[in-house]
Amino acid sequence: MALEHALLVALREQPASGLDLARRFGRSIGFFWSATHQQIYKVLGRMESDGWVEATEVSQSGKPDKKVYDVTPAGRAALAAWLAEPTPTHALRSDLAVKMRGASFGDREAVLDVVRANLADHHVRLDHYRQLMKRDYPDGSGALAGLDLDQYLVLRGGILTEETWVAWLTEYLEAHA
Amino acid sequence: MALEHALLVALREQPASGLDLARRFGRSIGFFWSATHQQIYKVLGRMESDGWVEATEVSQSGKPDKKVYDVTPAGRAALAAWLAEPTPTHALRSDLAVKMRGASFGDREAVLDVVRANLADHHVRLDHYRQLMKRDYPDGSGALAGLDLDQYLVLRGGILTEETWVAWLTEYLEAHA
DNA sequence: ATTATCATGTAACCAGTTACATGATTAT
DNA sequence: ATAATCATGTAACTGGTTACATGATAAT
Repeated sequence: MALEHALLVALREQPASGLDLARRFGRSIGFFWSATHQQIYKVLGRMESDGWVEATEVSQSGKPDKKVYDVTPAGRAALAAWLAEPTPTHALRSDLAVKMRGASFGDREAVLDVVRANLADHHVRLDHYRQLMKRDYPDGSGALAGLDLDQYLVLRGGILTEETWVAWLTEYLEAHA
Repeated sequence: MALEHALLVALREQPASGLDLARRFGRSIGFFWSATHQQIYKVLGRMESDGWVEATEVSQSGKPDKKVYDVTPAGRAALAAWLAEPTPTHALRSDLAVKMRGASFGDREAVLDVVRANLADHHVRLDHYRQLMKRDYPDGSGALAGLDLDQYLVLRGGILTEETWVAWLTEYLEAHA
């Protein structure tokens, strides 16, 4: 499991409430890791029991109170230990790849439509990432270091990944044109 | 859920027993979809109850009997229906990406070692896929069509994916050199 | 009052993993 | 007999999803 650790990274970057985290996971961080607010609340609760994070009630003007979580020293230690662990390489698990491979067992034109829809979606994501890149790193990786550099490089990974999807699905569609 | 459908595709390509499937999922198909034999048996049982597949006892010389599964007309219909469904685009969910982003909250050199280990693994996979490509499609996509073409294109996707991992991790390591 | 949004959760379920169990067959 | 391999499973658990619940605050 790694949602715990993804949350620790997010909270070290910036303390936040459960809903804040859910929103962030729907944006920058979440392009590489997704989580619903339900799952986040559940895991935050466990992490609080384990002493990895602690919550502070914060009153807001015009909105209900929220519980802002921050990482404790124990949480920092847990994160540091996890970061140093080896991570097994996971197989890419893609419904779409299964459909592409099995297209001859159904209506091929329907599968091509599914692929076209996914291609359009990956184009949108790629454009979005490129805009983020332009907005947040107009000078490239130039003078970046530490967390800034790491955030830049992970965004680079997102762009490379989306470019690959676009290239692959385009190749598939052209081969079946 | 899609293991059901991945199994249907695999069984339409070639009827097989649970263990046969587990072995295939550890090889060609499994580079894009993984499953253990336990999970496969469980799902095959459910699929048999649902009338999607049927088993035939096959006696082997020198080995225990096995149950070879084949897809029923109902299973074919279920597969065709699933193939035509849209598939949501899933966020890439990668422990390694989280570690790369969070490296400044731990021992950076340790994280770089983790990245190096993963890079080596992706090199191995890439070499393996390229050998498969050379062995099974020495003439490129030339005269391929139908299932053959789809299998080729999915292997192409595996190669593109691994090339992307290699490029990304290399870029990360160089940026931190 | 009603609706919309913000915020935090609970409950039931589902897919997949890990650990363990069982029996057949073959080789030593 | 013993060990190795082939083959099929069960049980307990974990992580994640989906559906639903509850209350605060603001705008109309």
